[in-house]
Amino acid sequence: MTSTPHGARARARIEITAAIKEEARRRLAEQGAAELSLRAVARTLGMASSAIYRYFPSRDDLLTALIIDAYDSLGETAEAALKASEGAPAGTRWTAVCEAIRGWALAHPHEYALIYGSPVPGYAAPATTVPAAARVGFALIDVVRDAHRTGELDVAPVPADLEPEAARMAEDLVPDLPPAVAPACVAVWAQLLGLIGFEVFGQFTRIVEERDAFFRHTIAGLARTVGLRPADTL
Amino acid sequence: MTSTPHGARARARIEITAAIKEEARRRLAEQGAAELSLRAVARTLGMASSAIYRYFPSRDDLLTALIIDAYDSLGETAEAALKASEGAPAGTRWTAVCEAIRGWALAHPHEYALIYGSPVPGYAAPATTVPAAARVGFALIDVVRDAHRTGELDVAPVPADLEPEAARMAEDLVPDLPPAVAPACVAVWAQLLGLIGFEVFGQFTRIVEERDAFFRHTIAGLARTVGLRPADTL
DNA sequence: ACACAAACGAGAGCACTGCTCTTGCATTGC
DNA sequence: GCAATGCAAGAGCAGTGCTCTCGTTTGTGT
Repeated sequence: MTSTPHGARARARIEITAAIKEEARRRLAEQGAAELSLRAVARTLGMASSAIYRYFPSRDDLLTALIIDAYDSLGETAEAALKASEGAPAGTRWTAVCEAIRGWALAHPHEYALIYGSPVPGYAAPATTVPAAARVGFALIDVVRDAHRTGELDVAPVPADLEPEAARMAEDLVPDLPPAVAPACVAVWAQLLGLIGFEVFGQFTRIVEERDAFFRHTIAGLARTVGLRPADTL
Repeated sequence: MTSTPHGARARARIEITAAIKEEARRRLAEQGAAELSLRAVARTLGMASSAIYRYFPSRDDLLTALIIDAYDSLGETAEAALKASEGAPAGTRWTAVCEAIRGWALAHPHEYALIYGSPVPGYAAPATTVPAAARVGFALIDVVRDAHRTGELDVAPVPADLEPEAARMAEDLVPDLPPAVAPACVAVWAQLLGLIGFEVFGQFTRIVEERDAFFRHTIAGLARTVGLRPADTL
């Protein structure tokens, strides 16, 4: 009954697992998920390709691990921005969190593609990824929640046919807020990530040049959509 | 100097090229771009794999052809909805075009992933795709332009630091409209496609159930963002 | 302390991929 | 009619994910 279940063997196991993940992450960041080859990882790690399967039963399992890491990395970034802006007016915090998310996406385009791009075909994200994936969304929701607490939130009503759905959403996402904010939060979350995705995936080439200014202006609009009064609107 | 440059040979060539594209499109629609194998296409077409390279110099070139087709198919759908709603109030037309785009995306998820998902790594969309890609955007812009003509458009001002960029964008996109609408159009375009992407890629699983109602409500918000008064807001 | 079982690494091998090269046949233009 | 060109087929190369087998190492129960 040692603290580590099986001693030295297990130690090596988690070390090697980490090394594989690290090397895989490096290659992912440089070349993207489709170029990620188990054999190449094994090669630079000096092990036989078949040995990798002792640690990850398939390529998809490795990818899943990387997906969770990416979600967590992004979520952490958003949460850090949230924390750093504590006490600031809601509009300012909104901007801070959004820009943090965008910054992470631009710095890690392949990771962003892995989690928000087209899903690898035939690959269904296992439930393990859900909590990690939710972190970004909850960081955004926290801004809204705080704004509600300080009276900085204008809740727009929801059409009648959406009311039951709004109530259902709110139960899971924002049980302490008026249900009408739930659909707005989800919509803005999707639109924000979609907007960032367009930039990361090069859809703005030859269309938007001043990306920073454009983004700031656009997320101010998104802030209004959730009911926040943006910080620096002229 | 015949109308067809070389007679029967050329006829066969364009026929075979079309057959390859058609079979590839079928496989793309069923399994997605990553599963699309030249060899498999050749096999079901009863030809040697090497023969395909007479028609498409590489897999990427085949994909490019499919990308253009997908853009055109989507653009056509949007334009059809635009035309079908001619004369209706701008808010109604907006809804019609947006729902047409969403409908196409849900019916052709793999094609949608091909054009709006993560770009195939190492693959830079050639300039050939640009005009086809622009059609959807211009369909949306047409609604806005028409609303402006009939006085149904409220143009929100743009912050000072975005004014030059707005002017530059407007020159290419909406030379006949006030420059301030250009960034709004682009932003809404990106957000709409991003929203649809989230739904297509399964990001709404266990979060949004009543997708139709949610979408209608959300695009009404987008309409307001561009300055339209949505048709059916309660 | 010893034996047994589980975990492990390496290698060979299968089926598949994109792509190239060579060879031989058919069609075309002169 | 003949040379030139377009084309299809096959073999082959380098690479992939993944499986199976075969010794070896490691941990554990008696």
